Amino acid sequence: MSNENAVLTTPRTKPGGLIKSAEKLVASYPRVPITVDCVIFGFDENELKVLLIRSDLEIFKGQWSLLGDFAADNEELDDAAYRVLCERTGMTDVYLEQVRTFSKPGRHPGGRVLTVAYCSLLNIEQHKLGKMDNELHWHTVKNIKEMAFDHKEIMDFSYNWLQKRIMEHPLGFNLLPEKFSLRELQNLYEAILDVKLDRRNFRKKFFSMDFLIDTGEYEDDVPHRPGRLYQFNFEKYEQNKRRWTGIDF
Amino acid sequence: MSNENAVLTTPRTKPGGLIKSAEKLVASYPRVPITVDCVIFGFDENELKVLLIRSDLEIFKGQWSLLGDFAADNEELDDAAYRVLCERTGMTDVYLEQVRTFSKPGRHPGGRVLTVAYCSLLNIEQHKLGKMDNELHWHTVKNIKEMAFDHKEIMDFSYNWLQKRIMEHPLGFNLLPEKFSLRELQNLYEAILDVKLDRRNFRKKFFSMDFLIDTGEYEDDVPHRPGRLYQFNFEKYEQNKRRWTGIDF
DNA sequence: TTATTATTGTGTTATTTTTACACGATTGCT
DNA sequence: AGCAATCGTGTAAAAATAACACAATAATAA
Repeated sequence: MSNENAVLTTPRTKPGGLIKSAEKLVASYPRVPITVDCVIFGFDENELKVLLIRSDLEIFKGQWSLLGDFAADNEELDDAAYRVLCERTGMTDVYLEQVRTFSKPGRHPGGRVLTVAYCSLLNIEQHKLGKMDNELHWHTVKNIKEMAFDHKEIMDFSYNWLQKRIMEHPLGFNLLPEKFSLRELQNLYEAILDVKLDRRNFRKKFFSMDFLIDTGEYEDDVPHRPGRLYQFNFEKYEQNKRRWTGIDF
Repeated sequence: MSNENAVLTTPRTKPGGLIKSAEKLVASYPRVPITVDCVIFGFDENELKVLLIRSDLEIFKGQWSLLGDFAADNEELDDAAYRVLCERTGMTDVYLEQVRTFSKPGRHPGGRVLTVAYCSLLNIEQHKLGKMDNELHWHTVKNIKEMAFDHKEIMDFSYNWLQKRIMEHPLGFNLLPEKFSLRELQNLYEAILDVKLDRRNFRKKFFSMDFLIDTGEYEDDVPHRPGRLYQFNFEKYEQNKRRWTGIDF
């Protein structure tokens, strides 16, 4: 199976010639509207939540959509996503990571629009919904049935991404208060991964990693014996994180 | 730390009003040129290679760049990447996956251009360079020092992505001929992961997964005792792939 | 104050997985 | 015939994971 018959269907330069003006080249490219969409996760009442806004398009009336905006002129997409996040949640210092670009033609009723999806994890307690934000609402991820645009697909992809990511990177702590009990941490993992975990083994696992700082403090708002509160030691993690995990598929 | 003072800086609709025309909305968005860039990996002489082309921009004279093209009107990006791949390699049925979008302002000398990076893995034997393709060349990944645009950054990111991905998904087989010896497979993993592996444990590992089909055939072009040839059982893999791998970071 | 309820905190054993390690068999080459 | 290179194989020690139960503590209700 060789490629004897292969043909370059778009030779882009005359043989030997070099393109002098990069500007002219770029000017000849088609242009596309770009948006960013943030999948903002929170954790409350032992459920994984996502922050959605009521769609402002007539065609999607009554449906919910991710928080997004178009990318401004010359704006890096990471910055655009962060901007959306700050504008909508009033929070800064929030975890944010690019997940994937979605480009299916027809994904936007107004014509071709590319969107770059970002995942964000924040502590839902710190995000008091503004009084004026009655268009914003935290939804339980597993209950969401339909959304505007292709946002359900983006959500599903992002949730999947989160499940994988949380097993190999300590993202989850961003969903909890700075100080948390091990029960809260376990609830978080169980909710995201949708599994039941053995409590003793879970504790053993996290203690043996040795990235938890014992604050010496205890929960004080629970109707039973309070648990110890811990913090995650991000600095230590950065210095000691695993390098090689075996082949396994 | 509440957000009492948070302000929505870009209220996008008049309160209560719904946008009737999605087209008009989209028409108001800034537009950006989009390209796709393919990081095409191959494996030869026990080294991981990448297919590069001499840059056709005067400003990058003598430098190498990834294979890319702009996204045509209304073209899905996956299709655009696949198109680039087919045009440049003359091959079809090639493994291709989106990796990341790069948007740093200034990444292209001709002005703002977004690019979506794709990784592709193919069997280098099947890609005989066309006679006219003296602008194309397979480079050893670890020897590459600089590239045109931000392509070195894209390469590094993609190589990193590959190292992680190959440990949890059977991509690697796309780099080998359909039938391969275990030595070849091990060389591949060693080259990509840049580690030395124990031969007996490596074999045990792969046999215990039970996704290799023994063809009953043997190598016939080696100057020593020939090894058995195997194929990867993709169907069986798809049915049996792992679900849960423990928390580990 | 006492009993009840809910959850915390803790250790051991069995099982599985991973690692480390060496030698006789086979083929091509000279 | 002998050399060089690699193939193919098994076992034992070490590490990681999984399964499993009970006493201690605090809040609440009687």
